[in-house]
Amino acid sequence: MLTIATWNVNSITARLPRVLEWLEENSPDILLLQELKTTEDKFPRLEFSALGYTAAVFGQKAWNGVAILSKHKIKNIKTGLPGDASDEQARYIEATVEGIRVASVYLPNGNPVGSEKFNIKLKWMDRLHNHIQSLLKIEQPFALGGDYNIIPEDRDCHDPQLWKGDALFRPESRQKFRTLLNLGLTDAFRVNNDEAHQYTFWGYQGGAWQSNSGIRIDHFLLSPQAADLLYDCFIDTVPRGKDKASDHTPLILKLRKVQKFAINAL
DNA sequence: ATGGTGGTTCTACCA
Repeated sequence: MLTIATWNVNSITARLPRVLEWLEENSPDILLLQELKTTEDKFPRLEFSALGYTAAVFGQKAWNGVAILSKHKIKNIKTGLPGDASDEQARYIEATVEGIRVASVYLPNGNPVGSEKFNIKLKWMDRLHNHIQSLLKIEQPFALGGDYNIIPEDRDCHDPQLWKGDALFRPESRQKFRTLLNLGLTDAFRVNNDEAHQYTFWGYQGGAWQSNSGIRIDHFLLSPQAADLLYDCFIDTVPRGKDKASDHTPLILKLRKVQKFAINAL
């Protein structure tokens, strides 16, 4: 079994003790991180290597930042989403581990709706769509995990009326997310879980965690070849209840191992 | 209730 987790940590500097204790308790093969809010040279590599993890990091001062932590060798690292040379935001990193192409994705938030930020979100989704189209041509297993800043359906939030004007919930955003899935990707969490109100994010404001007013915006999207390896995908809500918690909690994916003869194809 | 909370950085911006 290969365990891959994704977690928007809202500053790896502020969250380091929480992330280290979670790795010690859960020991995933791979952890995809978003919102590092720091540069590559300030990323705490030593602390992670003490637990057996190496890191591929795409950082940025103060905002964004994504990384791939792995117990296994990280190969063929690519940073940045293709399609816009002027985009300097650190929101995408991709690599191969144990025969699986994995990516850590931090999709733009897009609020407020009607601003340039909303257009940037939609354009970023178009670029992700194009990139996934090219990834699919390889016909190999890939798992793209991260904070997509998309609430896919009404059942993925506490109160649709409260979210209807938000960039995470707008029809334009959700339509583009569905269009991604319609390329042939699988929302891993929904394969074995049809329940409403399954959340990965609860804001810091207004006691959202205490009243379970959350949203499901962190996702694993799987290629057909990866979906065939799916064993389980579930949310670990424990970290959100701790002191000094991130506003997101980890989403965990378990895949059966890729057969050895197929491993070098990527 | 046009607030609320938290992170980065230092004055607003972002989520």
